[in-house]
Amino acid sequence: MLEKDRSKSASAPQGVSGRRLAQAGASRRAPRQPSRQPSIKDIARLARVSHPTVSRALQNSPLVNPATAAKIRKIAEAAGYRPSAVARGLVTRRTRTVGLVVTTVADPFASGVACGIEQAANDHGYAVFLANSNANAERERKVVQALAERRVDGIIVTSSRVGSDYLPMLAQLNVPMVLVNDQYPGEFVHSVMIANEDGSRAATEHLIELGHRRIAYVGDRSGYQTETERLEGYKQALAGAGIAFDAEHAVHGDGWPGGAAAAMEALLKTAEPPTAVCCYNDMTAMGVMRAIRARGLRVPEDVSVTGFDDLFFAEFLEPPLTTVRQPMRRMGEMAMENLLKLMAGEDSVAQVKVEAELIVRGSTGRVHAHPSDQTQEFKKQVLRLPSPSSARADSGSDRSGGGTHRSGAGRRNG
Amino acid sequence: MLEKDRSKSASAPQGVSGRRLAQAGASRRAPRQPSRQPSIKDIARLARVSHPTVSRALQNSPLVNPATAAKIRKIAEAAGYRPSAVARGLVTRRTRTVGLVVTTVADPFASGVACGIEQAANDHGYAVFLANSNANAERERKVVQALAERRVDGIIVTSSRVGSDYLPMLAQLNVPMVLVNDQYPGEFVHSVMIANEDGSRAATEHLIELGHRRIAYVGDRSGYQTETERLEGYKQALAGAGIAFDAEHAVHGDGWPGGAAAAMEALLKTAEPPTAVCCYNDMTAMGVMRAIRARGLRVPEDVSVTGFDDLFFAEFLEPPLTTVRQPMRRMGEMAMENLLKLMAGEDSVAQVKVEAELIVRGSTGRVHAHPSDQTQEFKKQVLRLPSPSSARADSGSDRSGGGTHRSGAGRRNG
DNA sequence: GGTGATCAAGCAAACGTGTGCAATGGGAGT
DNA sequence: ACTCCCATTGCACACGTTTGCTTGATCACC
Repeated sequence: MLEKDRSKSASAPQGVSGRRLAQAGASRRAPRQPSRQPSIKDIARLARVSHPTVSRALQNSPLVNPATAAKIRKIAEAAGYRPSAVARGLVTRRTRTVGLVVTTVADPFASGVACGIEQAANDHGYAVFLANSNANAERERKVVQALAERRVDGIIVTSSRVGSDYLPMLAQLNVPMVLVNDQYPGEFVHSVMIANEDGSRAATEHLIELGHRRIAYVGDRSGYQTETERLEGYKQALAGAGIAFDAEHAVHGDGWPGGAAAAMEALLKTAEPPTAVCCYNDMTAMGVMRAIRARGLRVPEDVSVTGFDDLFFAEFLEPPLTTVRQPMRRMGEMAMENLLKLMAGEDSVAQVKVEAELIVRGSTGRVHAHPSDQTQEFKKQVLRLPSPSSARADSGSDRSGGGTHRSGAGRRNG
Repeated sequence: MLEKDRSKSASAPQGVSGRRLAQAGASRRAPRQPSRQPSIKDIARLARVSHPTVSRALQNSPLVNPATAAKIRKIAEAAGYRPSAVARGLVTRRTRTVGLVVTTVADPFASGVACGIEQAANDHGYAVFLANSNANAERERKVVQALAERRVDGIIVTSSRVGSDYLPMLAQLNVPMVLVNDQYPGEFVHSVMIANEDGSRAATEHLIELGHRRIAYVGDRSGYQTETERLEGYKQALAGAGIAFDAEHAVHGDGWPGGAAAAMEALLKTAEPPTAVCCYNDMTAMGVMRAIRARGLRVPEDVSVTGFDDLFFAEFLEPPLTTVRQPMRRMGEMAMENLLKLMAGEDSVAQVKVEAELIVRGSTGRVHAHPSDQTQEFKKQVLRLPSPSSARADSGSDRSGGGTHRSGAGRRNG
C-alpha cells in the first residue's frame, strides 16, 4: 500500500507535471501581479547569494559574513525591500499582532485606552487590530472570530459588556488576554482596573464633607463590573456617614449624556430632590448637569455634581467638573505591557489595580451655599502600581507622567 | 544541469526525507506548540479526504459533492477549526486588511471617523490596523512602514499633518489610499472631505447677520489643508459683507482647548477685542469659551462663539455650542467604501465632498444684546452624497466629469 | 460494449520567509 | 602534508492555504 503510493508519486508523471507547472508559473506570474513587492529571493538574486543568507543578513545573524551582510542590506535598501510579515507569521507562528476589542472607539474613555495600547504595542513592534463590538453580542462574537482567524498573539478587551458565553469563547481561543476595567467575577483573568470603589467613595465622601445628605447616584447600565463597584463605593461612603441608602436615589442611564439627562430629570421631579449627585462617569455628569440647568437650577449652588474619568472636557465644562481621574492612557500602556509579558510566556501580575485620584473643581460646593475656595485641585490618592515591576517599567515610558500629572504624597488638604 | 536537478529531486532521497520529516514533524510538534490550532490538514484527516477538498468545501465551491461538503463542515465546526488568514494571505496576496493612520485616536474627530471605518470594514470582512502618528514625522514613517510590511490592501489617512516626503513614500508603496479631510495640493489622491469653506463661511455669515463686525478667527496650526480652507471661508464671508480682514484677528492654537484658550486670552487683551469668534473646531471653541469666562465676560452676551465638527459634547456645553456639523462616522464609512472600490480595481470618485450643516445653538447671539429665539436648530445645508456610481460607472474621464461634485444647491435660507 | 462527457477528489505546486543541517573552503596546529 | 576546526554559505524543508491540472469513476449515448 505504502509502496504503491510512494512508487507512484516518484514515477514519471511527477517530473513532467512539475516542469510544466514551473513553466506555466513563470509565464503567468507577470500578468497576475504587474508590480509585486520584491521578495527575499529577488534580493538574493541581486546579491548573488541564496535567500537564506539574505534572511540571516537582514536579522543581523552572526552566521553571515559582515561584509556580505552589509552588501545585502545595501541592496535590499536600494530595492525598497520590506519583508513580508505574513510569510514570516506563517513560519514563526507569531504574527506580532494584537486585537483590541472595545464597545466603540467613539467613547472617549475607550479611545484614551486605545491610545496607550497602540503606543506601547508599536514601541514593541506589534500592530493592533481595532474591533468595535457596539455592545452587540452577535457582533462581538464575529469580531473575536475574525481576530482568531487572523492569528493575533493576544487580545485586550475593554468594556465587553455582553453575554456570559463570551469569556468561555475567548478562553477556548487559548490566546493571552488582558481586560481593562472589566472582569468576570469568579474567573481568573488578567486585568487592569481602576480602583472603582475607592474613587467613587472618595467622591461621595467629598460631597458628604460639604454637608450634603441627600446624595443621588446616576449610574451606567447595571450589571457591569465597573458599574457595580462604583455603586458599591457610593454606598460605603453613605454607610460611613450613617446615611441610609435610598434605592430611589440610585438610578441608571446608559453611560452617555442623553440617557443620564433623562434619568436626572426624573430624579429632580421627586418630592425631595437630591442636593448632590455622584455620577458613574463624566459623560453621565455632563448630561446630569444639563438636566439640572434645564430645571432652572444652578451647579453647584443648588446641586453639586461629581464625575469619573476626568476626560479632556471635564475642566472645560461650566462649572469645571469635580471628578475622579483615571489615567486612561497609562492604563492602556499597562494592559499592553502586561500582555507582552503574557505573550512572552512570563507570568505577570494577574490583576493590576490603579489607584484613583479625586480632582476637586467647581461643580461641587457646600450644600445650599456658595462655594468659596473649592477650585484648587488636590490629590486624594496617588497613582501607584501595585506590581513589583513598577519601578522598572515606569522608567521607560513616562509619557503619561509628563502630561498633567503631579506625583507626590497624596493627602487630603481640604 | 537541469537534468541533474530533476533527477535528484525525483530520486530516493525525496521520498525518504519526506517520510522522515513527517515523523519528525509529528514527534516535535507537541513540544513546540502545546495546543496549536487545528489546520486544514487535521480536518482533512478527520474527514478522510484531501486538504484541498476541505478548502473547497469550506468556501462553498461547487466542485465538491454537497454531501461531502456538509460532512466536512460539520467536522470542521466540531473541531473548532478556523482557517488561518495569514496562510491564506500568503497565497492569495490579499490580506483583507487595511491600515488607518491617524494623528491620535484620542481626538474625538478621529475616533468618530475610525468608528465609521471600522464598521464598514468589518461588514466587508476587512480588519483594520490602528496606527497613531502623534503628529510626529518619524513615527509616521515608522507606522507606515509597518503597515507596508504587514501587506495591508489599503490605507486610510486622516490628519497626516507632517512632512511633504510623506505622500511620495505612500505612493511608492503602490497601495490604494484614501485621505479623510486632508489633501495634498496639486497631487491627485483619493479623498473624502467636508466642505470646509462652505461651513466656515456659513458660520461667519451667521455671526455677521447677528450684527457682529469684529469677528476673530482662532485656528489650528497653520499649513494644513483643512485649516487653510476654513480660514478661507471665514475670509470670504467677511469680504462678502465688506468687512476688511484683519490679520491681527486671525490667530491659531493647536486644535486642542488649552492652546486655543491661550490664543484667545491674547486676543481679549487687545484694544478692541472681538465681539464674536469663528473657531477652527469644537475643541478650539471649548477653550475659547473658557478664556472668555476667565476674563469675566459672558457667552453669547459679550462674545459669540462658533465651532466646527459638532462633537458629542457641543450641545452639552454652557451655553450649547453653535457649530458646523460634520458627519464623522458617515465620512469614515464613505472613505472605506471608496477604498473598497479602489481595492477591487474599480475606479471611484476621486474626491468626495461632504456638505456641511450649520447648527445654531446658544453660543451665538446679537451683538451686545441678549439672544432671544436663537435656540432652535435649523438646517443650513443637507448632507447629500454625490454618488455617481449608483447611476453608472464613470466613463473613463473621472477627472473632468466626476471630480468634485456638489449636488444640491447650498443656499442661504436665513 | 465502447466512447466521451461530467462530476468528485487528489496531486503538486506556489505564496515568502525561517532554520536545522550539510557542504565547502581556508587556516591553524601537528 | 595531513587533519581538524571554524566560519560561511547553500540546501531542503516547513508553515497553512489556494488552485490548476490530472485522475477515477459514473453515466448517458450511440
